[in-house]
Amino acid sequence: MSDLPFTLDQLRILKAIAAEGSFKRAADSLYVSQPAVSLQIQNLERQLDVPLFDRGGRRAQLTEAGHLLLSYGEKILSLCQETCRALEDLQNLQGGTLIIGASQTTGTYLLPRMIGIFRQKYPDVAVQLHVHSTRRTAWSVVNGQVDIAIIGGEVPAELIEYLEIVPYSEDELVLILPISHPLAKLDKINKEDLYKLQFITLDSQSTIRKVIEHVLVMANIDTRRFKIEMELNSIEAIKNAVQAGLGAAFVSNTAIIKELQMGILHSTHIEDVNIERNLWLIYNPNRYRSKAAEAFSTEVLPQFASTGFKDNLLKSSSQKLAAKKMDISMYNTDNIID
Amino acid sequence: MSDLPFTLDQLRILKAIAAEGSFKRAADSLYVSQPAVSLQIQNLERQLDVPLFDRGGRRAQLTEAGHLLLSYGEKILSLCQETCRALEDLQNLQGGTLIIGASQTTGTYLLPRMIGIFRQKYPDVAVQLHVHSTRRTAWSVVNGQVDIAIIGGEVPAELIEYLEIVPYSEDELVLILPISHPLAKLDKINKEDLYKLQFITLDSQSTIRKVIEHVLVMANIDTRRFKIEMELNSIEAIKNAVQAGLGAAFVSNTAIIKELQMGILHSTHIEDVNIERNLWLIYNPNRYRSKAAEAFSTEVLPQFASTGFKDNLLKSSSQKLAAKKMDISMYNTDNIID
DNA sequence: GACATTCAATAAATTAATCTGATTGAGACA
DNA sequence: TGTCTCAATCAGATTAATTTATTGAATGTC
Repeated sequence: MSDLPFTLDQLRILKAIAAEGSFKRAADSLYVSQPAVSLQIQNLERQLDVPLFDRGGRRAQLTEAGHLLLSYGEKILSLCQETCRALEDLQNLQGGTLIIGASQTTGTYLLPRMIGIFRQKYPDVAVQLHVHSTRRTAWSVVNGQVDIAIIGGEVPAELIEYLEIVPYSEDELVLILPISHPLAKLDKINKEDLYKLQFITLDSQSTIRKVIEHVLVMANIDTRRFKIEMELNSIEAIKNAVQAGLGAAFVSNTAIIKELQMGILHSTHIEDVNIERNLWLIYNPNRYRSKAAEAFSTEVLPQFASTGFKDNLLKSSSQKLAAKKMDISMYNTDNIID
Repeated sequence: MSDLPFTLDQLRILKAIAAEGSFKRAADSLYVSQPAVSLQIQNLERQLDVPLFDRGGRRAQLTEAGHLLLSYGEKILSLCQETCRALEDLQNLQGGTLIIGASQTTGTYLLPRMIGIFRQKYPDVAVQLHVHSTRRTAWSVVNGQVDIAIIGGEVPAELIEYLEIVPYSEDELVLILPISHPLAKLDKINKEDLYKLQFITLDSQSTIRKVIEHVLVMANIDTRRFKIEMELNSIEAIKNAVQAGLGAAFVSNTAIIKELQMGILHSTHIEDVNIERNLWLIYNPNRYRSKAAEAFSTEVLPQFASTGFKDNLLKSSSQKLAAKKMDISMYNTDNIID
C-alpha cells in the first residue's frame, strides 16, 4: 500500500549505521541480524532510487543523499519521539483538557471549589468550565463538547437515551432577606408572611424557579399571589438586590455561604416546607472517557456528593445502555439559566 | 524489531480517516480494503494503549488522544514529504516536482501560461497546479504542501508571520458585455448606465467581488442598486453567461484575452474608474526551497510581473524572518473562490 | 414497524514482508 | 599469502499485513 518511499524503521537503521559506523555494529545495537540491516538499506536505496552508502571498502560511508536523508530522518524520528511523549503525558494526566459543564448555581458556587481541588492534584490538566442552561449543557455532553456536567434541571427528554444520568446531591433552596427586614429576626416564617414579601426572581423558565413554584404549590401556597418586584438573570445580581433591601428571593444555600458569614444577608426557611432540588451528574457513556474525566469523577466528585452517590455511579456505569448512535444536532440554543 | 509504537502507514491511515470521516471511505481513498484500515487502527490503539476513536455508531469520531496523534502525524507526514522532495531535488535538478498554488483567476488564466514556459525549459520537472481559495492556498504554503503561490486575496492574519508575501503584479478588472449589447459600442460607459445593467457575479465572499464593490463605492457608485441576475462560482460560467446575453460582469482582463480576440465578448471601462487588485506571491521562508521552485521564481515569474517585483523578491528574501515554530492547524476549510 | 442499506468488526485464508542462519566474496592488515 | 572482518547473498522460516466473506449494529425508508 505504502506510497511512502521509506519507513520509520529504515530511518532508525540508517541512523544507527551512521552512529555506529558499520552495518554489523548497527545490527547489534538494534538487536537484529546483520542481513536484516543490509536488506533494509537495500530496500531503502531501491525505493528512493539513490545510493546511500559508498561501499568502497569495509567501512560504510554515507553519500550526499545519505547525509541528506539522515538529517531529515533525525528530525522525523525526534518528532516521533515527541509524539510518544505527548501521548504518554496525556495518559499520565500531565496534559490534556477536562471540560466540565454546569448550570449557573453549581457552576458559580460549587464547581470552582471542585476544580481547585482537582488542579492541586493535577496541575498540568487544563480545565474548562462551561456554564450554560441545563438544556444546552446536556447537548454539549451528548455531542462530546463537554466531558461531564452537573446540572440542576431536567435533561430534555430526547437526550435521555444518550446520557448516563446519576443523582449527585441535593441542593437546598432557602429564602433570603435583607438583614434589616422585620422577618429576618425569625428563624422560620409562616406561609402567610410570604404574601407580604416583594420577590426578586430568576426568569420564569429557570429550573430553580420551576422547582420552587412546584414545591410551594404542593404546600398549598398560591404563588400567583406573590408580588414579583423584578426578574433578574443572575444570581449575583439577585443577592445584591436583596442585600440592598429591594426584596426577598429564593436561592441555593451554596450561593450565600460568604454573605451569611459576613452577616450581610439573612436566610430563613418556610414553616413545614423544604425546598430541595436534585443535582445530577451526566456524562455520555458512549464516548471515550479521558483519564482526566475519570480522575475527576472518582477523586473529586465524591467529596461533595450526597451519600450513596458512589454506589449510584458504579451501578449506573454497570447498567450500560446499549450504545446508541447520536446523529442529531441542536438547532435552537436557548439562554435559559439554571 | 520496532520500538516505535506507530508506523508511517498507520499515520497515513489515521489522517485519511479523519479527512474522510469514515473507515470505509478512508480505505477507498487509500486503495485498500476496509478491514485493512480497521486492523491497522486496532494495532495502533493496542500499541499506544489508548483508544483513538469513539466507535459510538457508524461514525468515526476522534478521541482526545486521536486528535493529538493526528496533529503530530500530520507534521510527521509533511516532513516526510519534504524529505522526498529534497532527495528528488538532489539527484537531478531537472527531476523533481514543483507545486504551485493559485486562486481561481490566476490559476485558470495566468499560471497555465507560466507553467508552459517553465516546462519548455525544464521538461522533466513535474508541475502541479493547485487551485483553491486564498485562505486554503495560504495554509498549503504554510504547511509545505505547496511551494509557491500567487493569490489575489488577503492572507489570513494568523498566517502572515509564517509567510513571505511579495507584491507581484496588478490585475485589472474590466466590465464585459455581450457584443450585441447597445452599450458594447462605447469604449467607456458612464456610471449611470451601470444601474441599467443586469449583473452576473461571483459569490459575495469572493475577493474579486469585494475589490469591485470597494472600488465602486469609493467612486460614489451605489452597488446596492445593481441588479444581480445571478451568482455563479466559476469564471468560465460567468463568461459563457455574458456571451449568451444574460447580463454583464466584472472579470479579470487576463480571463478574456481569447474571447476578445475572437470577438465574442466586449470589454469596457467605467468612466473615471479603474478597478485593480494586487496579486501577491507567497512562499514559506522556513521550508526547504526546491531547485525547481527557485528556477520558477527567478526565471518565469519576472516575465509576468509588474516592475519592481524582482527587487521586492530580493529584499524580502534577504530580510528572512526568524524561524518561527508553526504549531497550529487549519480546522475549517472554506470553499470561497478567488 | 419491517426492510433494505451502509458501515465497522471479525474470521479464515492468502500473500507479502522481514528476519535468521549459513555461506560467500571482497577489502584490510600482518 | 593467509587471516580476519565486514557486507552481500541465498534459502527457509516466521511474522505481519491484506483480502474476501461474513456478521452485527445503526440508519434511513416506505
